[in-house]
Amino acid sequence: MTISVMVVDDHPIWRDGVARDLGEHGFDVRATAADADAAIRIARAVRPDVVLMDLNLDGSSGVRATQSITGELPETRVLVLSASGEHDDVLEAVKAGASGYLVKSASVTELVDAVRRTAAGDPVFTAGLAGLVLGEYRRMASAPADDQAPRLTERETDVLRLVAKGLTARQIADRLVISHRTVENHVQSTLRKLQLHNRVELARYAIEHGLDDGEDPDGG
Amino acid sequence: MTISVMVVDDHPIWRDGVARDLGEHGFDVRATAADADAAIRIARAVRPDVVLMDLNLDGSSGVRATQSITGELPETRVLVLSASGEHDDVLEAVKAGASGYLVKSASVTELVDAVRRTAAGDPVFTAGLAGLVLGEYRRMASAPADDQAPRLTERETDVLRLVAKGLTARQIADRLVISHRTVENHVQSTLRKLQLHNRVELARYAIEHGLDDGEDPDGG
DNA sequence: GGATCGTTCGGGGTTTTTCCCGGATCCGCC
DNA sequence: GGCGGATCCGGGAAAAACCCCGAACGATCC
Repeated sequence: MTISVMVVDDHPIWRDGVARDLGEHGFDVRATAADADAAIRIARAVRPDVVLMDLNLDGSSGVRATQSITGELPETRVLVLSASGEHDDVLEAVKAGASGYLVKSASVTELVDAVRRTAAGDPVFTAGLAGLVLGEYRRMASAPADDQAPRLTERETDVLRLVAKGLTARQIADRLVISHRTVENHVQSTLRKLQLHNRVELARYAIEHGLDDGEDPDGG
Repeated sequence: MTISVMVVDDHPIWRDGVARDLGEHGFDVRATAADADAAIRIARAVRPDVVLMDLNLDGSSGVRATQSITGELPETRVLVLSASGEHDDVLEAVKAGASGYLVKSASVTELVDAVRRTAAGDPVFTAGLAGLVLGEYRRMASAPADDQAPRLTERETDVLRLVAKGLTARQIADRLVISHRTVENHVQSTLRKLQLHNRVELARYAIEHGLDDGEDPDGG
């Protein structure tokens, strides 16, 4: 019995090339799609055994499409293709229900083999990724739920923003029209809440959490 | 007269698909290569009219290969293919002597047309890129050379990296096995060179210039 | 050999930050 | 009315950061 496949990729050359390769190796390429919405719609109608999903469709909507398809069609397995090395997206795809992962640098032989194994329900992962997924799982299991940010008051946030820009307590006091001792108190309580130790760590925290304005320290 | 083409890409599926597409459209695909060294060597022997060069070979060696080939073989034109949006690499490729640029999301028709025009000596640039190159040229012409980062010594860079992680002078001194006064001196000279005023600004500078290790301030 | 530069160490000073307090007002909530 | 939280102001003290200075050593270049 032939395996039905759907190819999703926004690069026409790649898409058609893969479709032809698979066709020549005995697969039934029922459909192709160039974007996430088309992929979801067509998959719903065609119900292929395997969806070959490119991860970097415009945006990272490949993940979204994977989620929709695996959610709606439990019989359909999604084999994710990626330009390799994009760890975050790949992990997202796995969470979204992808049955396997293959780098785009794979050969035709590897591709054909991977599609066969995916159709058979065999999870396909390149060497590096298995360890990556395991590591991520371990990380999640060990760190239960501490990632919720402590709540800063409005004033503390004001001060933090300015600290992250490199202003001293006196400069911040001038801007906010308060005493520099008050600024220092806000800094102190913020340090306690965030369990940090100095202004540099505060600045890093602000930058990583999008609290900074992204301006250059110098006059520009 | 047929146009001879060489295809350089580290993805076998893509490479062979493109080769086949071009072959079916009347081009003479003389050779393919998967990495920069092979590309240079084979191009030297084959002397194709057009080289289809993938920009993201391992590393950014696509630029290097482009430079070698255009330098050695003035008759051979290099048409660069890229996953799109990688402005820096594309500009590098243009500087390296590429005759044109095409995004990988192009259709087969566009590819065929682009190769024909490249062989005819007609520069091929997608809409966005022409403006990009012009803008870059204008920027270089107007701003002679003031945007170059001041040079920090190796030790200053070491200290900067650790400052950006939120360590105090004493902590840095312990790590580098020097006196904390020496650390403070390095901080001072770095502040002067970069025209900054305190450690928070140093941290921002380090982060924006990729000098930090991207670790969380807290224990994690 | 002399000049320059990077790296190291330190003196001596001011400013800022870090940390612990107490006290005040305002505002919402039980 | 009381209670807690947010905001504000301050004292005091230790640590750290900031700023300028000289000095020594080794390496490199002319």
